[in-house]
Amino acid sequence: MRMQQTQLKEPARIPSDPIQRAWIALGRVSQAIREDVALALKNARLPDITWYTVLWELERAAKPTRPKDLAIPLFIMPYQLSRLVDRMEEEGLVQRIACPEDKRGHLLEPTPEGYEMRKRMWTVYAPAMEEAMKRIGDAEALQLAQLLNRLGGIDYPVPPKA
Amino acid sequence: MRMQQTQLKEPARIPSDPIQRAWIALGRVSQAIREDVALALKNARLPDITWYTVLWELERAAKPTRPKDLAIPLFIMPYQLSRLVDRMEEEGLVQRIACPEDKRGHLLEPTPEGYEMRKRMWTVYAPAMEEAMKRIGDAEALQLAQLLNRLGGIDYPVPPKA
DNA sequence: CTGAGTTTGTTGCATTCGCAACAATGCCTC
DNA sequence: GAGGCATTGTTGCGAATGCAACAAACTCAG
Repeated sequence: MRMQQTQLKEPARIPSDPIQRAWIALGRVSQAIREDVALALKNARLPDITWYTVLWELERAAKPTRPKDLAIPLFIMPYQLSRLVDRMEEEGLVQRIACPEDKRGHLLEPTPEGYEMRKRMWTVYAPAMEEAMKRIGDAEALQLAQLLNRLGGIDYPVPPKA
Repeated sequence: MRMQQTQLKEPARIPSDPIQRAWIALGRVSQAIREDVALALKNARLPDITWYTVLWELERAAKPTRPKDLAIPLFIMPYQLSRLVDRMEEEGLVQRIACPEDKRGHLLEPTPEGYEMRKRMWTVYAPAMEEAMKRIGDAEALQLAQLLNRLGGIDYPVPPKA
């Protein structure tokens, strides 16, 4: 019989003060700057950032892409993507085309209007991002990115956005 | 007439590579760890983090508090809070009590079950936070918090959570 | 006191979301 | 190639959300 075993009844381990501070700051700041950029897009009567991300991911793949291959890097659930694509298709920004090797699914591709829209969104997105991040410099940004990637267990460099 | 004036037609300024990396990492990592903790609470059949935050903010205030005074620090819109309180009241976790000085509003106070619930949630929340943040140490966490707070324009130290 | 303007909080409505159930196809073993 | 399991994607439905309109109470100048 061991002493010190981690058991149910012992008081829950409390995250250290620095961990708590990082946790809180992460929640608040990420929300704040995401909202800043979201607002900029809305004010310009442009679609949500998510739409941008989908369009950009498709464009970056440079070939028709399966929904399942989008869902992973975009961090969204398949049923969300399904309806997201519904709406984007309705707006004429992407199209579902038949998938030869797997008749369950299909391939996604931006329409010409889709490419156009992505570009147009970037002209608002980019300055808004710049504005939201203006309080830190490049050196700090790099440091921040590295810390975050370590925190998230990402050890490869994330490719830049555009 | 000035040269160099920032005008509409010039190509949109593109955020530097480090800024873009920080932006992306911030979005992904914050989402990922938030979902981790949210999942832990859901698996324990406990309410959402937002409920915790409300209960904790009320408890920290140590006196009945106006909705408007909660909305600011919680970063949520009044109409969201309104319905949030509806649901929490329905579950018997908070109560609206009459406000003597302003008959428009009311004061919010946790019920005994509310205090109880906050405590119970913390026993899941704390270890989940610890787990989600385990990849960085205290020194890094502090550095991260400082960078984030600078980014968010917050120059006072954020009080720890519990 | 009165009436204009503000603050505080709620609500109707259309949209969106999350979940679990589902259809359809693919894959793999016997 | 038949039957069982896994993968891929969609959908019905109840709950939640965002927005704009709203009611009620407060403030304050005249």
